[in-house]
Amino acid sequence: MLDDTLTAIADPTRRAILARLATGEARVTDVARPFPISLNSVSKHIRMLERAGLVVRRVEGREHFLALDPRPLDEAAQWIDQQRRLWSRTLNELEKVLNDA
Amino acid sequence: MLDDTLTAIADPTRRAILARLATGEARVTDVARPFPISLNSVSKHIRMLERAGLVVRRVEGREHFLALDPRPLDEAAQWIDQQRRLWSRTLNELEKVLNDA
DNA sequence: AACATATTCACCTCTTGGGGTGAATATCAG
DNA sequence: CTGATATTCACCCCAAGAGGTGAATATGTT
Repeated sequence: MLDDTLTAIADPTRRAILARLATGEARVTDVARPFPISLNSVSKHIRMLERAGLVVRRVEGREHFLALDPRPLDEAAQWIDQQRRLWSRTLNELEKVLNDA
Repeated sequence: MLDDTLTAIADPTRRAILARLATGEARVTDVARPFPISLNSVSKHIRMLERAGLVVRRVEGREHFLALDPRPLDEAAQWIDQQRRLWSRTLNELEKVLNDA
């Protein structure tokens, strides 16, 4: 799941979609409008965000409303913070390498 | 840069390499040893980690010593934390969607 | 029924990631 | 010089991401 989450947020278009949804629920078409790419491409990005669990969908008639689920981000933030703590021990090694270069 | 960082840490092999380097400096061969894949593949993963700025290299004779640079993680952590704060406003919308499903 | 809207499905292309192998390069040890 | 070690380079293959177009499906409107 971490893999899917990190892959999902690694793409700038998908990060922009998430930022848009942070302003509130929106339909697929609404999400797609600002982008210079086709509706279809946006639909595929949304599917990847759903696979990562970052976006949930509520179907109402022919309209699909999208909302954010922040929970998968917790795992990602946890991994990053843990690594940052572990790596601080090795900063002297980093400096050795940087000085050499 | 954020793209490269997130792409780099989205792969489990690369996360394992980073975890290995968190225990201290190591040569390419040392890093590669535990993995069931070829030395060449590990070398390519390391190149991606270098492109993301997460790993720096110090060449000493024929040996290449690798060390971590945690700084790119700061930007990633910052983006995630910011989004988590922004998204908390929309949690009621999420519940609406979840209840519907 | 007829038409428009919202979204996806099915296919195509191009690029990139992840894996492999074998050769090249550079360095170290006899 | 010879041989072993460390790493990369130059290819190959396959899967997946990112983009496109056109058709299909489902729903709403008149």
